[in-house]
Amino acid sequence: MRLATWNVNSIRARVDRIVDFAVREHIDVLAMQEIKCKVEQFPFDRFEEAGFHVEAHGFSQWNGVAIASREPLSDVRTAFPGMPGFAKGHQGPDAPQEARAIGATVGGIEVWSLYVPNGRSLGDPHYDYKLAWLAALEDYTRQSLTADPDKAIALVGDFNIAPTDADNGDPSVVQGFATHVSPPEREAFAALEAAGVHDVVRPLVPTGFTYWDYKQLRFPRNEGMRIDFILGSHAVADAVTGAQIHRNERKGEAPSDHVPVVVDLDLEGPDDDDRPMIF
DNA sequence: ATGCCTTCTGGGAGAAGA
Repeated sequence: MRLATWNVNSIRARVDRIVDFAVREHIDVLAMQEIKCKVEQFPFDRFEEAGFHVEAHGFSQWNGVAIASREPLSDVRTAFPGMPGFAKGHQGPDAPQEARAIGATVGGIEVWSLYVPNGRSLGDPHYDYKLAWLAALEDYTRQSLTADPDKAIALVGDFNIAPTDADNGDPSVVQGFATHVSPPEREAFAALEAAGVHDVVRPLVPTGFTYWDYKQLRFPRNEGMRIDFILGSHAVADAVTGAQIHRNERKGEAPSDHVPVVVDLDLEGPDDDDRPMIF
């Protein structure tokens, strides 16, 4: 299975480019973030014509997530347990949830397409929301893998965190003054990994950014950030045979500001495990 | 110090992005 994640920054603005990529690169499962539309506005027909099933979740012009898959998706959920909400002037446990997560089972893997809150600025209520959102994701991940350590889980998407200094090449993003690089955000990312999911792309693609701001010639100067990840439980990590960051997708007409991140998985089916060994 | 660039809605100018 070839699994990809891509913050598309509006599905309607570049659906041709996105479907073309999925077809050309033989993507089996494509998790998308920032579709920036309501479910009823999603161009389902364009994906279906190309042979994909799609599950989407979106309320408005903000946020929005989706998963396209060659095989049908099951057990679709539009939030993980405990996911906090956020709205202007409305915070706390009963704040309305945003469209930042969609999960489904496909090919024996529980795949989550995640758009972690940006944080906006240090000390902003959105920053606290970001940390709470990540803590809830950590709790869900830990509980899932405590119940079944061999469960195949993939948390993929735009995490809006540059986990190491090398993952930030944007000179305007300065430690101590900016989100994405602050110690609490990096600790939240590390805590997620400690809960049992690990970056399965990094070992195969040790360097490279996944996002470049539209402003200030960030792409030509290669002043980007690595903030889009595929985190897999050990059952997923053990199946990885390849990984790519498709930097070329930042080029050309009307690109997203993020590029796709891809892994190849060689998943053993239950038939393989149960097959008696005959010598 | 500010805007830089892009998307969205609504039919302006503003919010949001990271």
